[in-house]
Amino acid sequence: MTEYDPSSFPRVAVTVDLVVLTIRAEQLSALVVRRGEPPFKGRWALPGGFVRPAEGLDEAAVRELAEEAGLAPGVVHLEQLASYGDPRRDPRMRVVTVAYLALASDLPAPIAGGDAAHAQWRPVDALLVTSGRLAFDHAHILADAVERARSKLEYTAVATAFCTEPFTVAELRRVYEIVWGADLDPRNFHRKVTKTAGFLRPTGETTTRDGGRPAQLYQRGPNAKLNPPMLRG
Amino acid sequence: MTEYDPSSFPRVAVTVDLVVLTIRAEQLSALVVRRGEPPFKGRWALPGGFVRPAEGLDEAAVRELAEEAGLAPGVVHLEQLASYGDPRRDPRMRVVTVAYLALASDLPAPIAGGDAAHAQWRPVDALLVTSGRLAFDHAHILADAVERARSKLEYTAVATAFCTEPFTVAELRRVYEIVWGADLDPRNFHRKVTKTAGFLRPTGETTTRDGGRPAQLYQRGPNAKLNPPMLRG
DNA sequence: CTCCTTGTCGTCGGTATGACGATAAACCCA
DNA sequence: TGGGTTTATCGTCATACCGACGACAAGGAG
Repeated sequence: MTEYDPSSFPRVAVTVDLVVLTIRAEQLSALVVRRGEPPFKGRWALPGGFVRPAEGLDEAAVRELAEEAGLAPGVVHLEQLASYGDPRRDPRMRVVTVAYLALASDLPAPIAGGDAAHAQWRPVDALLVTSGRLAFDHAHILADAVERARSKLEYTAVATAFCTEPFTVAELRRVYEIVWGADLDPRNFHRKVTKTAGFLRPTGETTTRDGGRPAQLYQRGPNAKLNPPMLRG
Repeated sequence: MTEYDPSSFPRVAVTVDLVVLTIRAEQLSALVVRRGEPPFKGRWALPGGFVRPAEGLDEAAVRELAEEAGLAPGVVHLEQLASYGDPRRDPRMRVVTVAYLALASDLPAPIAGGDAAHAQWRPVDALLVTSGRLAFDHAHILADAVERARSKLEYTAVATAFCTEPFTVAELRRVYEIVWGADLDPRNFHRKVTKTAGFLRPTGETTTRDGGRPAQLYQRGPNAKLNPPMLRG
């Protein structure tokens, strides 16, 4: 292909969209905002916005995360998911969006930024059935994000991003069970996560918040990779 | 964040860039083109180009793959890699690029499209050292692509995309050894790939093209996932 | 004190893997 | 013709990991 001057070429708008996942009420949930303007007025959509002229993509994602979810960087795991650029995905004009996946723990952030009606946590199961139609191609993006999250739990330690520190092994296990939608054996899970070097860092403290025998409390360990991976049933 | 009219917002150019990997002369190599215009005139760059107004991202990648590498879709494995949008990555203006990773077998395509001086296969090792400076942030993109390819060999069967069908187990093993830069035990490798259901489909034919005892010939099997994964030393 | 709940350690069999020996089936060359 | 070389393929064995599951520990509720 020969060279072109970029400024002479048709331009498109570029946005970032966020799939912010957390676990609320024993359900994997995503942050959605209600659209106040057409197109798709009144429908739920993923939070997001235009990338500003002097801003990088990751930078834009971090800014949106703060603006729309009230989440400071560092508290959440944030990674680029994929880009979506079907010519007809926005009826107004050509918009290419770079989707990001964020994993957050529940407690500390009941959504700042906007009013409660504007942004809301909703279970992903409800968002992905056709009746809960999301705006644009956001159902597609959300499905990809959930799939990414599911497989990342297998070979990385990101599951801890869903937990508020300090946490117990049982709480971490619930994360896996909820995201994967399958029960895991508590004893084998305990063996796996405590014997994998660098996954967890014991605090020495214990808690009885779930009843029963006091459980050890842990923080995230230094090892991001899980090798050999955690296996689903 | 409130709503904006996309057409009132500053627009950027969107391109697709391709990292086309193959194995030539026992080395993992990438397709690069020499830039004829500034910026970075005379330097090597990844093939790519602007996304056209009515064209999706995948579509644009397929088109570029045909135009610049002479590779028809279907013969190669093609997947989206990631997007890169640092505001200063192109000195002329704001350009966001969506990078794609393509894996191709060597023999059938000595590059159509352009003249030999324009596009060339170069070993990735040479391209990634600082002396072989690629244009823009293409060294960064290439490094990400190689890393993606390396890990994809672990848990998928894409390694077969580097082979021309039909191929032998030894040829497939060379792919792993070259991409990973490590030697594998021929006997254990043979056991792994032949016992993993759906990885390979025997043709019944044999060949002696590598000397020694005749080897069974195989085609890609129906199973894209590798479970449990192939392990590096 | 007993039951209940949850956490943690141990055992056992099956499976996959790494290291490596042994055999098979072609070629080369004298 | 027959040995030597090369590569392909099968087999063996010890080890690591996993799934299933039993047993015990340590708290609370009644």
